Amino acid sequence: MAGETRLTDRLIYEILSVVGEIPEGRVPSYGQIAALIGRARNARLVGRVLSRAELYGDYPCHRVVNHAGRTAPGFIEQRMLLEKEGVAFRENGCVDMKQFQWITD
DNA sequence: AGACTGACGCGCC
DNA sequence: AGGCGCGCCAGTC
Repeated sequence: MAGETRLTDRLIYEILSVVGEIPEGRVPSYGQIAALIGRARNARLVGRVLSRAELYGDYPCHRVVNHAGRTAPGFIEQRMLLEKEGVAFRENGCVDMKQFQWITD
């Protein structure tokens, strides 16, 4: 790709690279991924990219939740996929971030 | 150009 | 603990 003039092309590459590194049974938040690519304030952009991630290839985007552990709206199989990896959900329908957050630091 | 939108986050209450 | 408001920022109208 010679002339990616759009900032988002690079964002997409960096975000998906990080997503591809998420270990099984771990759940980073959008904000953590944003921080890992040096854009701590762009959590919303991470969500935007992931909402269309299936267009770019096969990535474990089901492992990404928000800071509260809530799964993505409109992504029904996300919970099932996570539970299949051993991620447990709380009564309120959120992932127990204390226990499964990828980067606890 | 200006306003609205959204798979978000954090401080407050 | 859960809900509300405001700040972010690229994309869309």
